[in-house]
Amino acid sequence: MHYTRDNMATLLRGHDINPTHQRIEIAHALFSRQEHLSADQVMAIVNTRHSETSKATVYNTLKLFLDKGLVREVIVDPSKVFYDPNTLPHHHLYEVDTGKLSDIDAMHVRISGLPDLPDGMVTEGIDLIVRVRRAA
Amino acid sequence: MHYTRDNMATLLRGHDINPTHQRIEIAHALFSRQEHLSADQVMAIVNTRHSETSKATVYNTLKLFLDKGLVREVIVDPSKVFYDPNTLPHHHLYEVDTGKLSDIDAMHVRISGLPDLPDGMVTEGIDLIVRVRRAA
DNA sequence: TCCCCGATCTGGACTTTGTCTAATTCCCGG
DNA sequence: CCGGGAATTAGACAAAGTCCAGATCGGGGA
Ligand SMILES: [Mn+2]
Ligand SMILES: [Mn+2]
Ligand SMILES: [Zn+2]
Ligand SMILES: [Zn+2]
Repeated sequence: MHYTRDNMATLLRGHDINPTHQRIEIAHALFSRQEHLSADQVMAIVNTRHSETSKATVYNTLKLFLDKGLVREVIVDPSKVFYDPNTLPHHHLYEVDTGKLSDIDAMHVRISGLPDLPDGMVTEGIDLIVRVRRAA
Repeated sequence: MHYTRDNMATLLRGHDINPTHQRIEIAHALFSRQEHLSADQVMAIVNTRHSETSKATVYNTLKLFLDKGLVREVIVDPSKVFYDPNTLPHHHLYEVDTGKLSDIDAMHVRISGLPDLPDGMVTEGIDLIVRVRRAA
């Protein structure tokens, strides 16, 4: 499956999102790269040739994608949020010097011994972040 | 052991921090409460009676405490950093609706199956965040 | 085809969190 | 009681994100 713009439109419809020009471009930026991107980076990618999509639309669209479950948020850097086209359960490796963020498959990772949740609470997600840096 | 201001001074000296008036107040805010506080909250606490400590000093001091290993940073909310007086290994439970953040003792939690680190990298820390919300 | 109208997009003002700097104040050691 | 390095400060600045009122888009019906 190639990440053509037509396929992006289908993907959006499948998530109950009306596929507009801007939304298709933003989805294409994320899915064709399969990378973690900040709003800023999405903005830059989508407006490389000439300015086409406003800041407001980039932020609104990323929030829409998030609500519809098309992307996931990764909170790892206090200064910006990353958006992740990979919504399968997985964890993250964060290189603190470079800011590089990569996926860790959740398949083989086991987390045990967590306490019971407070009553009437449900888990929305478990984020595991391994922070690494160059050996001194 | 009570969290008196005198004890705060001793604590600071033990971490190679010159105990000034402002630093003692900020340490006292964090340690007497044993809670996760944002810079803003620290600022408010320290300046309740009348303004005593500037914004610049609050930020500078929290960063100093962080560098000296007196507190830890917790990154769970995209809009602000929390400072944690508990530097023992532990994880966090985050209630997404309320913003309430609480500790999970790392003692009984086991994480296994993490992949080997890239060469020349060392782990700086492993953050585990359980995001929960009120059952629908 | 043409028009209509709800959905979408937009510029730009605004807010919040955090950083920076040059000037002042503090306080310890002599 | 100085002198001077360390610490603090006000306020300007920056970056990420939000918000709003007005402009534009575009697809279905006449
Ligand atoms: Mn999906
Ligand atoms: Mn910020
Ligand atoms: Zn990821
Ligand atoms: Zn904690």
